[in-house]
Amino acid sequence: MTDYKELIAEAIYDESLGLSKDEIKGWIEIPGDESMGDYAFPCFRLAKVLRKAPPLIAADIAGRVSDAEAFAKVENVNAYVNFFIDRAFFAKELIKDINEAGESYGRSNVGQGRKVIVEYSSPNIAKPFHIGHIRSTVIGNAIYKLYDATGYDTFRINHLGDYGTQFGKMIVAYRKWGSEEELAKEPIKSLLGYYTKFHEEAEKHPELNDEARETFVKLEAGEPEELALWEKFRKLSLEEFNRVYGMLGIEFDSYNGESFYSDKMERFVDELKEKGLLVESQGAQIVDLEEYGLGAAMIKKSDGSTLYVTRDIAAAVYRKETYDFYKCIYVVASQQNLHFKQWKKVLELMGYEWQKDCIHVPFGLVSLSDGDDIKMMSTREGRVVFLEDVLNTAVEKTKEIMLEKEATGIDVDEVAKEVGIGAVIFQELSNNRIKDYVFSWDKVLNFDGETGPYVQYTHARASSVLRKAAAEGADLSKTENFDSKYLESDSAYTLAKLIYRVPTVVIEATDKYEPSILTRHLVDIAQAFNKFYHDEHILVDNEDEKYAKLALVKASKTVIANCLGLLGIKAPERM
RNA sequence: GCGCUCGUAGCUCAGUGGAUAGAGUGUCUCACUCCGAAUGAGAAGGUCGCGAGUUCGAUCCUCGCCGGGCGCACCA
Repeated sequence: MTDYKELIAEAIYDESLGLSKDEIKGWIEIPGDESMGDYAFPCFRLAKVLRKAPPLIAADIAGRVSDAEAFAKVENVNAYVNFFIDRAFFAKELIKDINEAGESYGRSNVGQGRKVIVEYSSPNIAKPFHIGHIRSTVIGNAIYKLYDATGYDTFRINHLGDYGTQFGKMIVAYRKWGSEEELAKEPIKSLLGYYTKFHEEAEKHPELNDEARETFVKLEAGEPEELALWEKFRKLSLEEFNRVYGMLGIEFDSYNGESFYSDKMERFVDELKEKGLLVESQGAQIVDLEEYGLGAAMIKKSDGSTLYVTRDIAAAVYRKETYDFYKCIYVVASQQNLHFKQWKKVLELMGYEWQKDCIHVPFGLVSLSDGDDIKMMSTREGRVVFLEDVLNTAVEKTKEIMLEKEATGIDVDEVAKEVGIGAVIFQELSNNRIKDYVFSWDKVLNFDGETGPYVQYTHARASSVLRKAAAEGADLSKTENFDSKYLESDSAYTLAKLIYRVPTVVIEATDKYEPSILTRHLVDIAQAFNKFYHDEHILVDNEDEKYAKLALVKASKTVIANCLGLLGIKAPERM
């Protein structure tokens, strides 16, 4: 495929400018208005160096490239050079590329040979998996897929919250008020109930807290009874989480959570001491980060137990030593910005230069509307929406719509899952991840407009045209070699251009840890396809025209499916 | 109080140091004898929170305000 920016940069490049070709490429714009061409170069920037008026520079550049076969027209307007691509030439090259690449169109190998760790989801065990957890889970999964698609060697970690005094409380509560049958039936609900009851009782009987602390000490020391209970809680919790992960189509390479690092921290406490970073403050051990405006990072509590920062230091070093990562990405809520800044600063002070390769990818808060107020979710106060309920409701709603439309010849249950769950995932990946949002049933169950079902519908529609063509006896292998002069219309060309940009968009989304960039682009593609579909009849009598258009339909279908795949969403043939 | 972050159409959100700031949704219209109407087209809707500064040019960068969210040591 022709690299248009390269062609343009070559025409403009001149040693006397004192600019590299890459710098020139960076200045090439894609005009919002198509009447201004496909690419544009603003000449204001060269005016100073060349000491020449921008319009004159533009005229000069325009004169130099007008003969390239890739461009139909090059002109200068208001100090811009506008480049118009030859549409037939472009469509031919592009569709040939997609036919050859197939499922791998959009993928690249820019990251080859580099290890990238993505830590995401990371729920606390024995607590329900609610709508707030969807963010880390779904965004993290998309980021993993993006890194995988750009050729990196990836490793997915679910850093479970499976350690801390809370488990001392849980064990005490279970022994006092729990039952095995209850636990087996509804593990998380029961455990949460015990935990809540513990807090209520502990207000009246503070000695329960001491008992919990002692129990946790036993657990840490590896006492068999306590350890067995903890393992049971962990196992049951994970089974419930896996049910949700299964619905979402999400897997991990490691479930090593906080407990995994419980015996790997002392070494760093010593190291901090040796390096003179640790100071005592109010009975606790801290690293003073006041001079960096980061307050104090607490390493050990006054009772000698460790904290979040301590465990994250141990985890980071363990991962660096075990995997020698190029990047270690933490998909964790923006509420923890300060924690990550402190943690990185401590690693830096310890002399671990690779801390710069540890990236916190933050995302905004999900809250709930509580009457007139908007509040954070709170499991204990019962203000919570379970993710599994959201997924199931979305699937049911989809099924209703499908039955209304009297879908025949389709596995309704299977497709309803793909569409309903796809809708929830898509919604989550639509906005910039940093934005806060208020959960709303109306919004998550809306399937019109810029939604997952809209994109899936577009895919199903493309599939349908291809099916129909085949049923009418068309030989689809003729879409491999077609006359692209039939793809010069505005709607066909707009669609082709969007498809052409997919590999670039995938890389951009990866580099910025921002799946929504791809989601948005995918909506643009779907819109362009639907416009093309409306504007033009595809299955026309003229065979040459028909196969050219079918080639574009097939390419669109491939690309839409590939992009959905990168977001973790299925692309049904019918819906 | 300090730090981080967000503020763009009624609502939900894109957007870029450059040409006339865009979608979706909602409202009002139009289009299924025609390849899937979960669709497409049109109308209407804007002081890009406010004020300075840098620049040939700022919605975008800098500073100061205003408003919302989050965080600020024994939770994670």
